[in-house]
Amino acid sequence: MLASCKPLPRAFFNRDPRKVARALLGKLVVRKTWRGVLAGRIVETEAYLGVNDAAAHSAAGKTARNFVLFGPPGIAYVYFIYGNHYCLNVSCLPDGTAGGVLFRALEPVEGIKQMAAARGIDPATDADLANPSFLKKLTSGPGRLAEALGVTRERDNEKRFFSPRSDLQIVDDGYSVRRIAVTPRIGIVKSADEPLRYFITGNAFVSGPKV
DNA sequence: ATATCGATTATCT
DNA sequence: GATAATCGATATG
Repeated sequence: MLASCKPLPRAFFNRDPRKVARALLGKLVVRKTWRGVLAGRIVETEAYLGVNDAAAHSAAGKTARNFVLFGPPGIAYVYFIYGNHYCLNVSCLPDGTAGGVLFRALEPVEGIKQMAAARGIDPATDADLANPSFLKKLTSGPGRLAEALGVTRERDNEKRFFSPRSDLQIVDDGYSVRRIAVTPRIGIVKSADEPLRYFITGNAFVSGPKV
């Protein structure tokens, strides 16, 4: 059923990152592998604006690393950080205008066993696969969700989220979000007081402060 | 529950 | 040569 969901159209991403970050909550990130489908519901995002946002990678202009942010909307921007982790973003706004949204946390929906294996944390028993504290370690945090989905810069940077043939998609399964909270972004020093972090109120898989 | 710290490397100054 | 949109382990209240 997930496999039959159509990805969100490119136009969905062709607007202000704040709008996209908010609208993405409740949607699914879908990864198709030769073993099966991995999917997680987006429960936490952060908006990164263009050249006017000191915390954004695009702040100092286009480089070999961040060029995707300056390109057309709906494209995966993956970067490597702290020598250890990948982080997954989607580009926003039309070609020539920088902007993006960072995926900060997902709620595991499908392919949980495979995601646990990718994270290197094997369940002790099958009961663990439904245990909230076990599930939270899978995709609660930007580095974690990238690892769970097997996302790397080498494989996934520049991938088209909106293409029906892409193995990395964002789809709408009709889930409706009740309430959204907005707070400052996490893990940055510049522009650290701008309220650009969005999450689903009360969701257990949100990373960081839940107020 | 909150705080601090080390890991480890692509990228930019 | 310094930095970084993080994580996991360890220490302390």
